[in-house]
Amino acid sequence: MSTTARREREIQELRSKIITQSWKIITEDGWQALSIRKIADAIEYSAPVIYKHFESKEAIIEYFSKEGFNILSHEMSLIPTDKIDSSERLRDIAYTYWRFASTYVQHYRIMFGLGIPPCEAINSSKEMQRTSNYMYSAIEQVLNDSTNDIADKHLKLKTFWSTLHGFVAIALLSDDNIPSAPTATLIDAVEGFIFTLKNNK
Amino acid sequence: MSTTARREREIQELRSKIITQSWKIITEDGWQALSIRKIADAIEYSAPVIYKHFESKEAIIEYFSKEGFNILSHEMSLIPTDKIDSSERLRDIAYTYWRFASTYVQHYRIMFGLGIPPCEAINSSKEMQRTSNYMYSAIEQVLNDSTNDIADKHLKLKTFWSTLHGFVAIALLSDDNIPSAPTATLIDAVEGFIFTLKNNK
DNA sequence: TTACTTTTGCTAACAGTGTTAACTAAATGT
DNA sequence: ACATTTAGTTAACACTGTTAGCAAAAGTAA
Repeated sequence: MSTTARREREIQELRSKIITQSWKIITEDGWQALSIRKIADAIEYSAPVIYKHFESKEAIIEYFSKEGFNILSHEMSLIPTDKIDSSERLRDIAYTYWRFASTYVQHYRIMFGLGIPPCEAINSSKEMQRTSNYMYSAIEQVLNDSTNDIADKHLKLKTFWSTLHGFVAIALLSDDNIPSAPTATLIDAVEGFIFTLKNNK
Repeated sequence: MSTTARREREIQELRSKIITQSWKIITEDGWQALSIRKIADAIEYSAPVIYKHFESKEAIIEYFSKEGFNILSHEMSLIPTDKIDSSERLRDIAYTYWRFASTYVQHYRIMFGLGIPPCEAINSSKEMQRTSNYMYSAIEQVLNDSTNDIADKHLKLKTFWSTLHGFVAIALLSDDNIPSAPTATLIDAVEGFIFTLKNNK
């Protein structure tokens, strides 16, 4: 009876061992160095056992992509929803986004396919959706608090996200080590976005 | 005497055969399908001959990256420098950028490492520099024509580029087929950039 | 305890990858 | 005609993701 429970525990332990060792390889030598055989070496098993826990190598990459979106949406969830005015909150979201990217560079690359073949599935995953929702509702709130009621919220979300991603992607193009504090250019762009969101058509 | 000239011509012909066949593979089956042996098959030679023309597989990828920047800067060079006012020109550059990305999706991915390990060398290549210069001088012109003289031009360039790239990168995340006409959100962002460039500090 | 069944994890293999060393055959130079 | 350079080949190395087949261990039933 309890042997099956122990077995289940062992399976989970091996799974998390695969995850931690995979991540170790990625952070130490880059995602290109990640191979099934290297993972197998690290967990002290032969290569095929990995396929009992992950369908393919891409599934392991996808795991980290989802993990990244979970971390990002979690960090966004920590931003207080009340007390401060709505545009202040949107600002916080933008800087949280940047800070996340600078802290979890490797995750960010995987999430947005920067130098990596992106996992197809992630685009409509619930993990990404959650992150998207935080940004959407913050934009919605700013619009509600302003006199602007004709702006297409989804288009505004896309603009917001594109702007943030652009700064991160360009920064990551030349260096893995980007400053955790939002750069002057990013602040400028964010302020511009908020301004037109509140005042423009 | 003329045999060496003929030889030289044959070498160049084989080189361009490698390039065209490589590109055929990339456009037909994606860059992941590109392999030395497949190129060798297509040019009807054995694999090692390719190394007489390109140092490595990455060098072939890099060739297309440079080609992309050459095309982009060429398209930018076609935008008239006079007759229209300076902000109109900057607008044109932005839309030319977008149009290039939508027309040469495969090139763009290679140039900016979208889903592809980017070639290290490209970052400071003269091909990229030329493109950068077109954008820089257009920004400079707008600033000269305005009352704004304290703006850091290099930071403004980075903001401009980051914004454009953000829209392209997000669009390419979900689909290879992006509209050649600039989207409403891009136009909005470009107008916002030009506005703050002319008026803001 | 014995006999049977399931699970676990292994080795070996397939079909590829980039790249290089060694060799042959053809073209060129003297 | 002979020596030398060059062109292009095959074979190999050290990898890659993934799968089939097998042996040993563990769990179950009589």
